[in-house]
Amino acid sequence: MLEIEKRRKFIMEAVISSYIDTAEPVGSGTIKRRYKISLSSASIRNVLSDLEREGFLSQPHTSAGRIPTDKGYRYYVDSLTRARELEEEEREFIEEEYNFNRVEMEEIIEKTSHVLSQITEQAGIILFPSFQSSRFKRIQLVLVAPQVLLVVLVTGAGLIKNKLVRLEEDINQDELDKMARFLNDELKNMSLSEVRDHLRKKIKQETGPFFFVSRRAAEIIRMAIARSYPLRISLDGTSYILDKPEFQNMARTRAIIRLLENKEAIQELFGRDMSEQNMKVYIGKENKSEYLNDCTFISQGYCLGKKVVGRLGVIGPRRMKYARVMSLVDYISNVVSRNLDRINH
Amino acid sequence: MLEIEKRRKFIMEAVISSYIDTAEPVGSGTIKRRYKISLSSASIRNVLSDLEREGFLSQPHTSAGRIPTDKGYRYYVDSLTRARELEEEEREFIEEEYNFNRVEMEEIIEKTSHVLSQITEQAGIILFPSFQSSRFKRIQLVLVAPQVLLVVLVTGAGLIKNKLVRLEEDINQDELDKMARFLNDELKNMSLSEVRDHLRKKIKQETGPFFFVSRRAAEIIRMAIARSYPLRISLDGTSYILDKPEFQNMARTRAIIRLLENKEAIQELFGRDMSEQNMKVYIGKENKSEYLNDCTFISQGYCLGKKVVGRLGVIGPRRMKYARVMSLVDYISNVVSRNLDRINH
DNA sequence: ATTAGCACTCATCTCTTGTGAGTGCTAAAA
DNA sequence: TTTTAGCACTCACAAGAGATGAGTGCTAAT
Repeated sequence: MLEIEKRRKFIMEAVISSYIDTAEPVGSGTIKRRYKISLSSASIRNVLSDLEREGFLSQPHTSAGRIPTDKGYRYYVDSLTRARELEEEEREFIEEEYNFNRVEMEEIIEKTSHVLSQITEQAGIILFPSFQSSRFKRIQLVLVAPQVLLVVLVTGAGLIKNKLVRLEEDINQDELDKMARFLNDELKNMSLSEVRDHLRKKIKQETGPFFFVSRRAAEIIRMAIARSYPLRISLDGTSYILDKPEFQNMARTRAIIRLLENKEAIQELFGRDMSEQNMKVYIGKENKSEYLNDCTFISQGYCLGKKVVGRLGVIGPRRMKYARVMSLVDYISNVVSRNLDRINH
Repeated sequence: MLEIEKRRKFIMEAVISSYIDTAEPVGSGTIKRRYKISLSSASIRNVLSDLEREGFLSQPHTSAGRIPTDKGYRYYVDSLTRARELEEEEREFIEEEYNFNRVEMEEIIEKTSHVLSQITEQAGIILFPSFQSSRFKRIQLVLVAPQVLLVVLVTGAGLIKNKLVRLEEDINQDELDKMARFLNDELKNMSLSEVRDHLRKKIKQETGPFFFVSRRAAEIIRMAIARSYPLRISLDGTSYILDKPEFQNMARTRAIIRLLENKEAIQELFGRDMSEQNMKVYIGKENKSEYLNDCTFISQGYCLGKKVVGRLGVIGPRRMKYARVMSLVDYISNVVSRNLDRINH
């Protein structure tokens, strides 16, 4: 009873790992040969047939071997013991890649999609940090040209965002200083999304002595926040997709590549919720886009300070080395978090 | 004598335009049929045979029709009268796309690669502006956090670039103001590349009273300029490449897509020289990368003020509607220039 | 100078056939 | 009762054989 359960598991894993290696359907003979199992191929066939009936495996056609279904991969992934250690080389490669003079957040992010794709040989994706939930700390308003204002925003995690705002009318630095004082006082410790809501109300209500100043200020900062973070994504290694034998079919592959050119679609894949840091693994039809029905998408959040500010991940064929790729995604997300912290001390 | 020259030209153009339409080798019969020429197919064959001998056409195999060679396309492109007017719709589409609230240069640039690819149905590429040849106008140094300095650089074309610099040691705003005054005086009207050279020297020579201040300042501004413009490129519509019948061969196509993932390689394609605004058309082997041997790359400079600051273009199969695409690239580069000017008044 | 005519080439399509890896089922062996 | 040997069957895929047809170059007649 326990014996038979063990056998099922062994055979299931044999099919998956063989298929991951070769991309060829796996038959009873192959299993016997490659995994020197002490069972006849006929017995293996019985088990395979059971596994197929239960939906873990399927046959491309009657006289072919078995390949794993989404459910099969899901079972495999869920039963993985997470603890796969990275190779020394892998860790070194990653650390080495980040070992440059990092001063800009942008550089770290762009480097990351490259590293993800290089080391996993799949498409690597990272969403730029979103700061909607960061806390407002301080604002500085600098007039850099007659009607051009530079808004410097310092947030809780120590991150600094700056943004040019073009004004309709002249304004002088004194007025700006007043505005800045007002805003620093008013908005202290709000999250940026709260700031936005707050300012929306203020713009309508304000009637006090600061009316004019605060109204202008509110408008300015709203412009700065609102357009400060257009959806930005870094993507690399799309071409790896074309290497895999399962993507020799142009039509489908084209659809995947087209999907990856669409930022909104990519964001959709990651899901709206940025608060979770957990690794997510979407296999085949579990994905949020039907174009990825033949792909697996693995993602994880990365942090700035203690806040999850974005997600990163890889897209590849369902047939991938899950243990390895999952460990890599996890490791890299930690490296990114660490490096982001470093530039914001 | 003149008659025969005319015939050659007619047939040459017939082959090209037919091949551009269908992607199929063009035979004497097809030409007679589609272009209702008052010549027998045998006579057409004679001309075709001449054109092949002279290197304008080639045959995929003995019993096939002719396809244009690079030299053939080159002849065709050179003999194009540039004046192809855009359709009303095309113009409208483009203008409409740029009709959003443009405040950031980034948005305009990213929009452009999208527009290029959408309307030409090919890969659209644009290099972000390079400001090495812009004139230094004014610098502003703002301390935004204990060791974090914001350098705001205003250049001649009215363009403003800002950059965070992290310092090793504390410094106060008074010192920064001194530095800024010094630099504004010292660097007035230099081009940014001159600024860089100048500062390199200064850092070694300076012994005057400003020694300490200017040295620090020079280092800071060099950091700001040097890393201010990492090679940045916007690319869209790579997936269009996969549509074309000539790119059904995975291996080659993959190489092209991989090339397009490499920023340095793309810059190489455009060439180092950013000063020319002229349209450049590279056909097949004329390209600077062998991966583009089967592609045509059309590019043109765009301006900020009167300076050419970057280039944009499209990559597609050699078989493309040259007159149309060339006009579009030209038109879009003007639209970009105009829009960039607008945000810098 | 042009063209009809003809023999020739060669990619591409269709059809056939053979091969082999795989299956499920059954009956014998353990 | 479980396992396995044996066997008939399936079906993708490869190789080979024609047939087709769009194209050619050359030659001799117009």
